Amino acid sequence: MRPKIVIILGATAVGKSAVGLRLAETVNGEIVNADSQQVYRHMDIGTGKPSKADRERVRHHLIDIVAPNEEFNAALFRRLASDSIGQIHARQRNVIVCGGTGLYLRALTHGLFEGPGQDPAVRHALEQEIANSGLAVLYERLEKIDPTVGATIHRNDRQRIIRALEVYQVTGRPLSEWQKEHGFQEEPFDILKIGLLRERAELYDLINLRSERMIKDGFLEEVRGLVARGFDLTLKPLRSVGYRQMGQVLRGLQSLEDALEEMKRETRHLAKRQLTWFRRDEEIQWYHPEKQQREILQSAENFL
RNA sequence: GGCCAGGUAGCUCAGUCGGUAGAGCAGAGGACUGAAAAUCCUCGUGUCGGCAGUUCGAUUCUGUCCCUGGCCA
Repeated sequence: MRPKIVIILGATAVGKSAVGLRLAETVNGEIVNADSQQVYRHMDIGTGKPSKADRERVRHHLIDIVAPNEEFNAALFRRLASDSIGQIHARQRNVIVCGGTGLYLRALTHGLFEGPGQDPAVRHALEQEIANSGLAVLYERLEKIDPTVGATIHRNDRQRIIRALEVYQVTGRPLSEWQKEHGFQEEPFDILKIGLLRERAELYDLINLRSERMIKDGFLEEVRGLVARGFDLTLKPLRSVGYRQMGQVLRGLQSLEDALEEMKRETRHLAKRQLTWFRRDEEIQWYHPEKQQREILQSAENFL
């Protein structure tokens, strides 16, 4: 029998953690984090990581599992999350997956194609090529070797162009073939998806408030501390929303005030992208995180 | 009170040598298979401050009034 999992998802700052905690306590569960930034150690304030107290109340998984200069990605997440779920299940406890990273959730619930991971050497070579001859040249090559993905990836989407060429270069097979073969067919779990939703204006207010609170709580100091530990501001996780802006302040390129405003704006944009991702998933049951708490608990209990 | 500079999209502003206007930001929508808090795409009609005059035609020129900022009294 496939293990049952309850997924709590939604945009940043909507209130996933609180609902997750509440739910975990009422159904004797443990929380598996599905947030791409909370996996990093020393990144607490800016990622809205659950507090120590909360983590003592309910057992959390996949938080603080890698250093900011270590590689982490959707495939790793999938593997580790699956392991955690297996363990929790074996302990006869319930699994609450909680997070807002759409790709990670999809990787967990439907898998990823079985092709190669990233190849730093190949990537580096492709980056070099872009620097020398421009992105357009690579895009045109991609269109030739793989017209299918060429049609879906925009000519400016550097990241995806590199990835598609990387897969082809490493395996000799176009990305579209790998993807076609996979097609998100896997469904290893029995899943209840609970989406948390607020009115846009309400969400944006919460984002603004939370951004201000992060600054008051010492977000800038946190980033300064990361740098002091030797983590460069150009590291992947330090280029994420908030950390990027704090980095600008530390470099003396922006005032804290401007950085805060930019951080609010970028967080709103992030929330919007998350909503776009989740919106088309018909399996999600949407609830207001506060006004419909009872319904959420009810739904989860019925499912479990 | 006088002089000067402005009043154009939610905000900051550009522009029209007279033929009713456009950028950035905000905002909205979308894509997403090992960087995903990343990366990328699409979307701009608003009494061009009010009124009057000149003109075939005024947001553009003229007059006047109102508002904002600065300087001088």
